[in-house]
Amino acid sequence: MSITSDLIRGHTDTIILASLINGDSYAYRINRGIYDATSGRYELKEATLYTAFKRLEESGCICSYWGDEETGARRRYYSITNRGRETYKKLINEWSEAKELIERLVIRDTADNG
Amino acid sequence: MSITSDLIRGHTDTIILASLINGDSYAYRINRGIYDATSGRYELKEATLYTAFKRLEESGCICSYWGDEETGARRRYYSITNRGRETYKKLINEWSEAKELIERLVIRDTADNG
DNA sequence: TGAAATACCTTGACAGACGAGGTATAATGT
DNA sequence: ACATTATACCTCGTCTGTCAAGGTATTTCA
Repeated sequence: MSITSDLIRGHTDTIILASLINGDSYAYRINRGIYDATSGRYELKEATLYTAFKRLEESGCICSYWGDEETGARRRYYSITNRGRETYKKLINEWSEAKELIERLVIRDTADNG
Repeated sequence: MSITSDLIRGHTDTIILASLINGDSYAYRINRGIYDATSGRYELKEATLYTAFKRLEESGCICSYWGDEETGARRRYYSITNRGRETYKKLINEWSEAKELIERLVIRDTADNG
């Protein structure tokens, strides 16, 4: 893990919702997906992961059910709700704006910048 | 203020250091600069602002001195140190990487994403 | 005279991230 | 046979950054 978590902070929910947009999945697998998508450069800590799912379920963005695997460890599957999809869109827009603002703020080489 | 602070969280120090790269300034003016640079869409809360300056000074990234204004409110000026400049470069690189990773993670529309 | 702007600061609370610990099952290696 | 690793879930307590709310003091302007 090379990236400071504070930089990703605030995006955890968005990342999880993004993972669920294309279908139900379970926490452990989603985190593996994050790991893979970033070529191993980022993944959520387990404590962060499960508290995020709890938070998202409490706010009605996702709902969960136990998988019916006959073998292997039990899995709690999550499904994104309509509210979750709306929240996702909102979060994406916020990220888009935040990205521009940060870009503008962290690289300022004009003479008059306060 | 339309942007959730959590999205900017972790960038506060970078933003402040960026402001000081081009010359000494004081907290209130720097925050005004942030406000202007974002067309009023973002600014730091005062508590956040002064805590950040304290943190940066304690870590040796900036140092401070009182201005010699004969009139008006007293001003504490800040100057970026060599360590501060190095830290800034490091933070910029981290932001660059984080930006790519987040982009990759929040927009995932492939079939297999965990 | 009194409000607003400038400019500084602290305290306490809150939320998210995470280290450290726990449970249980299955697969793999020796 | 036995140990280790991987899968998969979870909680508790701590830490850190943000912020609401409060404060001080000066200057400007109506």
